[in-house]
Amino acid sequence: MSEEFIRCEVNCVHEDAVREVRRVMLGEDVAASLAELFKALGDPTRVKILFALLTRELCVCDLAAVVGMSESAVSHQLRLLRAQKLVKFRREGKNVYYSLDDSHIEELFARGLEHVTE
Amino acid sequence: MSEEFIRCEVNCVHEDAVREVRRVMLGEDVAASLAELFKALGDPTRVKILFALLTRELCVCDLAAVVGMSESAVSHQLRLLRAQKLVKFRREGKNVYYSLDDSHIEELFARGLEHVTE
DNA sequence: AAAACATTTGATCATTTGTTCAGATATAAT
DNA sequence: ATTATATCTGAACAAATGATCAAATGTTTT
Repeated sequence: MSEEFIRCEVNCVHEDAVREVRRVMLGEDVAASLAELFKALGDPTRVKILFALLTRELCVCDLAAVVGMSESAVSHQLRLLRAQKLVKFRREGKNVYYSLDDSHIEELFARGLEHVTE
Repeated sequence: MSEEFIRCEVNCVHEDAVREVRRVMLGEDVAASLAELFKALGDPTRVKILFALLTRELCVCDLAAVVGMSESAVSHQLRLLRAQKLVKFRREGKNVYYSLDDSHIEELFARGLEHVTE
């Protein structure tokens, strides 16, 4: 064992602390998923899209106008947000309406804004 | 005005909806800051570092052992987290101890995990 | 069926990101 | 002072990202 403590010979690493933290550490997969989620929130365009959808359902064309970006660009971002199950959509005639698919976004934004504006 | 509605001639964009959403939309700078924050949380290594610090203060060497990455790599990431005011540090002898500098991280992780594990 | 419109998609390309490596700093111990 | 240890830094490079453009879908209208 202690394969991982080679680096700092014997007393650089506080073995007890490391062991304790390791015990409660997130699994590799969970950490990856969590990072994926935050990464999806980590772009100004997507932040604006999600924030807009916080107010109301909107079609791609509206979203493009709101965030000031091409429909193509918005569509690409929406695909990513869909993959992360952050938004859902419904088709109505020629338009596709997007809305939030996650009840936590408002809370996440609120906490994020608290941090940013202090 | 209506500079921005050229694209969809007259009735693709729901002008009223767009106007309403535009009114409450985040400023360019706030959206950027918020995105920066989430981007900082959007990497597995950084997620693990922050999660570890949720348990207790740790030195760089410990963190490296916990997340299974070189001290250099961890140090680079810590710099980024420092820039976002997510962690703070204190020097004690040869070691530098890092701890969380944001009370919202726990909440952000909790909400994030709820989304991921459902 | 053809034309018009909203949305999606794939390819491309410049930019950003995250790790590694080698070397610099800073503090402590001899 | 010299050596050892912990941390930081800059350069380099592969990989991921995000916008743009052209073209493909899918839907409605005529």
